[in-house]
Amino acid sequence: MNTENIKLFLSVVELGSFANAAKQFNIATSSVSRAINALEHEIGVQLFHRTTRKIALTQAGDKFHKNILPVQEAMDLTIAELVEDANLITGTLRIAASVSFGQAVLPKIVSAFTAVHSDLVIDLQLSDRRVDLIEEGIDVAIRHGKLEDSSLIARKLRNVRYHLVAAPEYLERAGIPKSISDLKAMDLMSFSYSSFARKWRFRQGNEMQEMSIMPKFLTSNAMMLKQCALNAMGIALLADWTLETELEKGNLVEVLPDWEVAGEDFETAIWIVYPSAQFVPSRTRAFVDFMVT
Amino acid sequence: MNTENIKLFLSVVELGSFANAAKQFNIATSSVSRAINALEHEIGVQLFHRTTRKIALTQAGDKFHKNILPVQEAMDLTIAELVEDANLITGTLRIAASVSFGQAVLPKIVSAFTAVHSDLVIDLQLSDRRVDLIEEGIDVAIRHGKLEDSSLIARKLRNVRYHLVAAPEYLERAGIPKSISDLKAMDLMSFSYSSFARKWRFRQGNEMQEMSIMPKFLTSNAMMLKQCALNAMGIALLADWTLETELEKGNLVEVLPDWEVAGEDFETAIWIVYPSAQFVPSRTRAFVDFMVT
DNA sequence: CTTACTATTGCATAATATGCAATTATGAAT
DNA sequence: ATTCATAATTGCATATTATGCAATAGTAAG
Repeated sequence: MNTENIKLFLSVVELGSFANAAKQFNIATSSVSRAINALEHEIGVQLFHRTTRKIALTQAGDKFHKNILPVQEAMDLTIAELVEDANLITGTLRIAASVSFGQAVLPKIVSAFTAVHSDLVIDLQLSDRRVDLIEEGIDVAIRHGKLEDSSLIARKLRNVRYHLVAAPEYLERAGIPKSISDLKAMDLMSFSYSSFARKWRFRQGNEMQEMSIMPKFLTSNAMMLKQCALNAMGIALLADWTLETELEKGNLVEVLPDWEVAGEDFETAIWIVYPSAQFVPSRTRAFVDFMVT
Repeated sequence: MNTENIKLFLSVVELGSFANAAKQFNIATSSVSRAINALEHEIGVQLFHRTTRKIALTQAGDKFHKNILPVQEAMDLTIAELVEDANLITGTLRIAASVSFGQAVLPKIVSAFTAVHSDLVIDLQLSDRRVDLIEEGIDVAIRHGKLEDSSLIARKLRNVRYHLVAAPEYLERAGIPKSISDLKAMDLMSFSYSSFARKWRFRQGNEMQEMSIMPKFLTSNAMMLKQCALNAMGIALLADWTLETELEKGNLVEVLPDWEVAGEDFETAIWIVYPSAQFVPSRTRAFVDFMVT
């Protein structure tokens, strides 16, 4: 069953002849004739009486017309609404992000974004596990570090640098490390992710060093890590975006500032990723564009 | 837009995978994949998130599903109702017949027919003009005499013989004609149709005679003609089906009973005709069958 | 009675759909 | 981690369907 045929049928009824309907649809009259014939055979009911000069609805055709017209209109309307919806920035934008990033960075961004798109509902899912966008119906996710291969489309938001930091109070107590090896004796805190938990890398110009670490404290949550550093528990490896105000205020102090430090890879970044699709919802596109700029 | 594609979409949603939907429809999975793709391109909206292993409705797809499901069901229902209707003997059966035949013969038949088919409404149009079945939406018509070529399908109900009859009172007054030529001097009454109005034909075995007549009274209505004969106005040419009881009761007497008489043609009959169509409504078929038997 | 128009149909060609097999990807099981 | 079974996609060859044109037949109006 073809809705084109039904539309053709409705047009024939409205215009009173196959020829007029053919003109309206810019097709040959023979196509109209065959379309109506096909319709009649599909449903097994004669819809028109015909002579070579005129047509007239049968009783069944008349009833069919009366009944199918609102249904066809409903179908058109449903599709039109859907298309309109797709081109509007409405509905619910589901964002997934790490707990830390969400708490630290997203509030400002999200509120600025919703101010522009008032019809949009934001559903922000904060979790430090790696979520499956497709399974959980997430539109966009913020990802850190290196991306695994996947069917997702990723755009880089910014590069990330890591720093070793500690509270002044701790450094007073434990001493300021002068070299990488000095760290061994100190209280180290890091992310529990495998790329951060057992080994750190250092770089100064062309010089590289690796150091196996025995952390005193591990967590998947950056804010937790920072809080521990602030509480003078030890030296923490933290991303730049978690630190800005704390370094300015002097609540935290950078340790070994001459060395770049990283977990596994120095080339880490924050990414915004979304499912690959032929038609990306406009809310997703809008949010991605907003984040990138 | 194809309702098959929509049904496939609904099946995919219900069964959770392209493969299952393909099984349900007994087609290749690739066809399902392409059908959904076609649907998405037609409406310009992504309906499913997909991986090679699983699919999930997008927000738009979910909304589409919610909205289109009742519409699709309504469409199926509309068509199912139509088909059911077509196979039921319901609706209105529009019958066209001559005034005389309708009055004299149809009442018994129609009441017997409606007794069997209680859901059927009968609309009996009595008219002595030749009606256009298609234009006037008539299901079946009763036709007399010779049929013209047309797109109608005709089935013979019975042969018709014509008789010359008069009231005994008239014959007492005017005398009983012994030969065809005797008629010339008498008061003749006939149908106003061209085949009856100017010439009558007579047959006895292999012998044939024609006679030009100058009727005293012409009408298109057989009952009228009979009434005039009963009123002893003269000799009338009447079809057998109008006469049965009158001859038995002796209200009318046959004139020249040894001769067969006709207007233009001896091979006349009563026909039931209906529009030619690939699908004859069952009410029409039922009535035609009823009339023939 | 002619004319112009309408629906239908045959036919050649264009467009589309379909299944199969190969490919790619992924979730689950080992 | 690695393997395995399975789902979706895609290329390709083939089958099916749709389309316009031209021819046909039939009808209503002038």
